[in-house]
Amino acid sequence: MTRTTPPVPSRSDAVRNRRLLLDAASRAFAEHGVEVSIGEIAQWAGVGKGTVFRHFSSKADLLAAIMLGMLDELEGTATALLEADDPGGALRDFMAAGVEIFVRDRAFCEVVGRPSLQSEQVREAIHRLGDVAERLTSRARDQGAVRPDVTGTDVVLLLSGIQHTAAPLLVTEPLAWRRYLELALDGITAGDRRPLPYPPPRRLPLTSPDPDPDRDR
Amino acid sequence: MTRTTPPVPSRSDAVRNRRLLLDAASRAFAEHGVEVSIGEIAQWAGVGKGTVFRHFSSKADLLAAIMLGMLDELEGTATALLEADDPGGALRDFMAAGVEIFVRDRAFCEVVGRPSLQSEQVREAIHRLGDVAERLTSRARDQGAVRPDVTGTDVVLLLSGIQHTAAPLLVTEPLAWRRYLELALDGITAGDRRPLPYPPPRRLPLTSPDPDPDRDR
DNA sequence: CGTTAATCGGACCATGTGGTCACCTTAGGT
DNA sequence: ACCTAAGGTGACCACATGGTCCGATTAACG
Repeated sequence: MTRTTPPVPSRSDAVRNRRLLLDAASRAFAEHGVEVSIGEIAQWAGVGKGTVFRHFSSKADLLAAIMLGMLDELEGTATALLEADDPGGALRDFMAAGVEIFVRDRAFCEVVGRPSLQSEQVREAIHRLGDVAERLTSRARDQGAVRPDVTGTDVVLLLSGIQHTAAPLLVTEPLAWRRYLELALDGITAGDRRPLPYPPPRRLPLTSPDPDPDRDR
Repeated sequence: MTRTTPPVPSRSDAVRNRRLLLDAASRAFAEHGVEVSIGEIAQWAGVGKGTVFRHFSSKADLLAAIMLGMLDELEGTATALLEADDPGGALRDFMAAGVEIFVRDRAFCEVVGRPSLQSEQVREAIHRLGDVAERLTSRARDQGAVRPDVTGTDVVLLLSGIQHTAAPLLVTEPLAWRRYLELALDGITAGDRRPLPYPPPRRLPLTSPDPDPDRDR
């Protein structure tokens, strides 16, 4: 049974350290992925290792806090775009925002791509994001900007796919993802094409998705 | 200085164990990714841990041996497809074969996606694969099956992207990748579209590509 | 057979990790 | 100024992993 994470503290030094920790961890996870050690994060933040565990009950907990923040932010962007005049453009903007987060944050890619790293809350956040994406997509579909057999689930899945397509070029061409975003957009644009095979599930299989391939280790 | 890997042995038991080891490692890497421990692989193969290091000087070496095998096989398929009558179909077949390998093998995805895991030989093999893909693509382009601004590099990169798009569905819909392969194909098919932004490098940046984000740990 | 060199295997080592804890420091109310 | 509880910390623990090594085993040849 994992101890639960303490609430946001009140003492000034604690508040400050929590902030430092969150910032350091964000950068560390973004740059090096989920594998960075707690020790390094503590060092980056300029605090002792023990302090990390005073603020977050486990490494997974710290990671979840940060991932939740990013997911919520993206959901906010998506929700705002629901009000846009041009549904096609809104969908494109959402996808651009999404891919950009993936590109910027290595841990984000890893967490989204491996359910065993997702806390319940993270799963719920991804699910909510999927719902908004669905509405965004359906608007674009109704307007005729997107082919009829493409769903919001497709769109969300494509985010990760696009980033991984461009990943090997990250160092030499940090903006190459735009090229592949365009390619994907050309793929989902309406036109006379054979319908896609293998219809995707209505929603991401996120609630209890995986006989995780790591469990038996 | 790493000790170099011994040549294929001659004694019957050694040959057998080497085979057993290669098989076990293939399956282990495919299913669990590069993180499986040598100990587990040895157990799966039914040999002692020491035996692993007698046959392969390091874990990286064992991994490289297996990855090389897969890359060579894919290159063979691609080369054979160069002779096909229908260039467009050949390209599609190549992509299908490629994505299928990615889908089947977790370690393959990881190695291709993280240059720090690639040995010199693996990098060369990937490079050779890129060359064949380039020729495959250029044939399809000349025939008008593929838009003029798509290169072989794009095609290779898309392989990984497609697999990652479908990854979250692997358990529920193991064949979902076909849907996203089709989507990608629709994206690279000729048609009147604005040219893609951010032209890709002529070749994959594989020779010495990355200030690897793990090196400073 | 008997010899011998190749092979096997598991105890062993160095290293790195997440997480704990008992002790010291300090913020902040009085 | 003082008291106290919240907060900070780094030595410490348990555990896992890649890799080494040397005594025991065995294939293969004469």
